[in-house]
Amino acid sequence: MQPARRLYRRESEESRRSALIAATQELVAEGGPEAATVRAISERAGVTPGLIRHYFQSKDELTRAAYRALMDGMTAKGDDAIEGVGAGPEERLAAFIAASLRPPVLDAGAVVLWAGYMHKVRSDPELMGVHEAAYLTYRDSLQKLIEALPRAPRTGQTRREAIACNALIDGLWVEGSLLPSAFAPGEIITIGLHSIGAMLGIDLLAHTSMLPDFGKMLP
Amino acid sequence: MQPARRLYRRESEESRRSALIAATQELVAEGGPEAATVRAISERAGVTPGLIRHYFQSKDELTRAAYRALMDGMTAKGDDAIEGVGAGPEERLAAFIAASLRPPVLDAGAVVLWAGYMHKVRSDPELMGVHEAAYLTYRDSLQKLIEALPRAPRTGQTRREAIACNALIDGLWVEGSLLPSAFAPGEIITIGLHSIGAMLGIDLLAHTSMLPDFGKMLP
DNA sequence: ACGGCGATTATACACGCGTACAACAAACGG
DNA sequence: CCGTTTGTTGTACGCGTGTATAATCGCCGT
Repeated sequence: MQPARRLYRRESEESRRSALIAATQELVAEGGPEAATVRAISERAGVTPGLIRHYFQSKDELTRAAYRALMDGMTAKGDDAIEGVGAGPEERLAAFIAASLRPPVLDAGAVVLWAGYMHKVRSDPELMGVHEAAYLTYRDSLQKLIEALPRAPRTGQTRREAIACNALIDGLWVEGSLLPSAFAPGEIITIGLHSIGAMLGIDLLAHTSMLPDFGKMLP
Repeated sequence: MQPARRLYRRESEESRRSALIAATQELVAEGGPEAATVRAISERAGVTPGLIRHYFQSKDELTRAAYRALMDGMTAKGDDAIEGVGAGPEERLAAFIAASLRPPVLDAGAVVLWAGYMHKVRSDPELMGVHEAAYLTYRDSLQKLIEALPRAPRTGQTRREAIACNALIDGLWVEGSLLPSAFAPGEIITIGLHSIGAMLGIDLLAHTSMLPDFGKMLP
């Protein structure tokens, strides 16, 4: 009597690929890049290791796909947030910022995942392209929101403002995710809105009616 | 005839440890954590693999030492910069900021190194302590520099300002290191000084005489 | 109902990893 | 100049890795 061969269901290519990508992301987020072995990934995705090479030419290609999915997902979150919010420029900018500074974007797993891929981004031109595109897309959304503000426009100013806002959001994202105990609940969002408001010369905290708890934490 | 045994010199414990730590940092910066194998580290340090376990109880302990050295070195750079600069509060703050936004701190290798250790920081309480201490030390230096500014002090305000300045510096540090081609030379420093000045309500770019080329790039 | 395609599994392989340990030799005291 | 100490080397081991490939069986067209 042979040990029974494992039962399985055939599934669509898209379903398998996304399951493998999700499993990869989870494992990297939890235990770093070294935890995402083909055996661990396939186990979490509910398949056997060999299947990975059936859908991806190599583990490296799965890695690239997972990074692409991560970056696409994160930039999409910001754009989602300004759908279904009022037309006021300040309100839209505030919603965009807040979306990047709360879960699921503000999340230790997401930061670890992002960081875990960093050296591959530097060494792999394709991933570098993905990174650059995601960064510039996000920054461009920010710049458009800034340009919509009711202010006297200054030439070349909004580019630098967008870079600075982006940097501030990124920094708060990393620190808030990595050291959550160092901040009060909602403090990261409040600081982000207050600081960006100060940089742009407007009061963003006055336009946060769509946020439940924040906006009343500063004197 | 035996293959000749490798010649060697005995060296001090400190010299060996620092060589191994430096080799580890270089390799992680160049090729990510997975490139820092005991064999590669020992080769770069000019010794054989076995010696690592003579100076460090395990490879993990060497990893921890390398991370500790990285964080110590980076926080020290900021404090170095305000030595040997004038007593003016704005000038000191500007020097501190600029030091973090130019090489060797602003450096792709440094960012990759920092990112490569991130997941270990989350899972290892000792490394988490190192990270937290370095972060709070840096932020505290920043807060003291802010408090020295000639402004009407507002209660609880400087803490939030220090958090925001820290985040902005961190964000610019990551983006400037990872995507250097996306910025003009010195632009990162200029944006940092300009934005932090705006957040704090002072003109930092007017106090950059100690910086050779910057300060004249904004309209 | 059944034949064949191919998605999925199972097994094997070569390699590099961190670790352990015994042998060796460089430096130092007497 | 020799004996001791111990920093340093060399080798071996077990394990987990990514990959390759043959065997299997779920599913779809007819």
